Amino acid sequence: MTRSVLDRLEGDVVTAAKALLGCRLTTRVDGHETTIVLDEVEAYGGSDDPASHAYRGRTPRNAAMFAGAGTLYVYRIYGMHWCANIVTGPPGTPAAVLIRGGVPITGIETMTRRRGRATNLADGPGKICEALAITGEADGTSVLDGPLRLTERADVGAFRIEESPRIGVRAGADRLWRFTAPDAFGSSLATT
DNA sequence: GCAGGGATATTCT
DNA sequence: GAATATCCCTGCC
Repeated sequence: MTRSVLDRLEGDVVTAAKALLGCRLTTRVDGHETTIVLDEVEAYGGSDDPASHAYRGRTPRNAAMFAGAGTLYVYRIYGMHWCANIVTGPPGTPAAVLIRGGVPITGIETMTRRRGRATNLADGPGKICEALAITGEADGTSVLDGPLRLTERADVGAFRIEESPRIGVRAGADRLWRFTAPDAFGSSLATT
């Protein structure tokens, strides 16, 4: 038995965010399976992180962030797009990793149809949700046995991780909590 | 190739 | 009323 995916999420959110790079995210909706390999994520904390939705405490929207490691947090942004996060840490201590980018590996035709285009299928948080058919219905479900599954990639080796400021964030911009794996999963699998 | 703008839920002032 | 963890199309260099 290999290390549980859940083990990656139980520590601090920055460690968890880095550990999620290279993992696979899979949905199966209407009989269509779609999978991406994560290559861009961002960490968000709780009451100590002014950029986090949980900074000012619990609201109806961010309730899933308090539900403990392995919970999926999906919210609507700018009134039109969905963003998916994977909650880390123990229940009651809000923290989550925003899924910002991935490389499509299965179900590419399905993603192309859902996205209405053949390029840039999953290189942004809103795009991922559209490509994988993730909506608010999945908010609060488990990434272990819910509609969206998080699994490790068996053949992933060592790869470089770059750190940079989080995108679109003003408060807390000094934290380099955006993590990318620019050269690990690209070329042969990425569509250009 | 880059700048600007529109759509508009949720939260905060 | 304003800001935001976004995306895509348009128009001009």
